[in-house]
Amino acid sequence: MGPARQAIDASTAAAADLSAAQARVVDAALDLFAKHGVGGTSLQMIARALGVTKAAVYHQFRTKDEIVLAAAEGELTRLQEVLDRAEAETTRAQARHVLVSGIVDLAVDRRRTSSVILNDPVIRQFFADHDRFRRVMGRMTSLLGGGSGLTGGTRASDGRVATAVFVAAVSGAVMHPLVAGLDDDTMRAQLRLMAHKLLDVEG
Amino acid sequence: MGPARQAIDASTAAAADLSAAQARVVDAALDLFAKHGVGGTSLQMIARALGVTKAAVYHQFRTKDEIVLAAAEGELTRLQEVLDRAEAETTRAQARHVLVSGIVDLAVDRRRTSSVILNDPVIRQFFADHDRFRRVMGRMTSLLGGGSGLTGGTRASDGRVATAVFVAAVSGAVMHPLVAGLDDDTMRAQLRLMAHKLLDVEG
DNA sequence: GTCTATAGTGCGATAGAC
DNA sequence: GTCTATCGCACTATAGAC
Repeated sequence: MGPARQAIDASTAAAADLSAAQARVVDAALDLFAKHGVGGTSLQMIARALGVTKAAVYHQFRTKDEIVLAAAEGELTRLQEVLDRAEAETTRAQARHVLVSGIVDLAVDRRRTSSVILNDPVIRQFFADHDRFRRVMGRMTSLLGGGSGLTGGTRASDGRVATAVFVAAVSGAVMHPLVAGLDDDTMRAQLRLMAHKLLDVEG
Repeated sequence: MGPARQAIDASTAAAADLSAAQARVVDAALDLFAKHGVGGTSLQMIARALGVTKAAVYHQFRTKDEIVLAAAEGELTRLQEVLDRAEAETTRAQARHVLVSGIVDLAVDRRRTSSVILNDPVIRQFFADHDRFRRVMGRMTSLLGGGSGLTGGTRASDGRVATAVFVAAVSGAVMHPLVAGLDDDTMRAQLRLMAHKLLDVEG
């Protein structure tokens, strides 16, 4: 295994308390989820991508659902870490800046996985019943929502809409075929500009 | 079959030259695609949703891929119709207004299908090789992109980024769990406001 | 930690009767 | 246009050897 692969494994493992072998499985699964969707990815495909048999994969996770769960939780943990850093800031403006640029960086770094994971209907269903996911979204909403400038209104739903639009725009845009050829730096700059226009925040 | 179901069938049939029976299949398939993804939806699930057997579905479409194709083309046709209306306007500003509000209306009307279809990896792969899809995206980009105000820059990539962000934001936000409870009128208003901020267009 | 082998199930797709 | 019945295959998951 090369150093690049080790780095990915370490990041994936750290994000969800996984062994190196488990992280390798999740890593391969994420790539396949992005290409074929969660429902269109089989355990056999994951095993083949790793060059092992299905039984070897089953030794790391008891079911396919557990792999999906681990993959989703890893991405969720990355989001949580960004939120932790943002909430540690002293002013609300600084917190927003850290949150927005952190999310943009996350989406660009993990173009091929983060966005697809967040948009897959299977994962959405997964998250809908998970308190941890709702808590993360709640923290994002309360940081991005209040006085975000998106709506100019005062209803409680405004913040949720602003957050939903921002998350959808960032996670959807990085994967869009129209911008598939753009380099990471350009992508980051454009998304920060977008966030600024959308939220009146310096991303 | 009730009148509401007939109306949906008529809309689906008109969008892609389908018989009423074929439209019913596509209609059921779209619902299931939204819930389980394209890869996670089987012919048996579609047949069960319609209350018939697999063989009856196979009488309408020769393969599962043809159902996916028909579903995708239906949504693409709806986009094309909006573009046709927009390009018929006399001024560029009016054309943009018609395009933006048309897309917002489309996304809200078909919350449960349009957005998922556009974001499913299987459909993306499908579209990547389809000239018709690229042409539609090209027309959108040339209307939304030039001097859109998103970037303020002059590079050729700017328009594509603006278009990608706008499409991703609209199609992603309508399905987002954070705004699942919002009524259609509020959703439309918020998305128009978002488009205005993002593109400097009166949506 | 990985393998072979195998179970049970559901899949896409086809043939032919009504 | 719908049915029953079926083929061949890929799937999830398990058992047990190395």
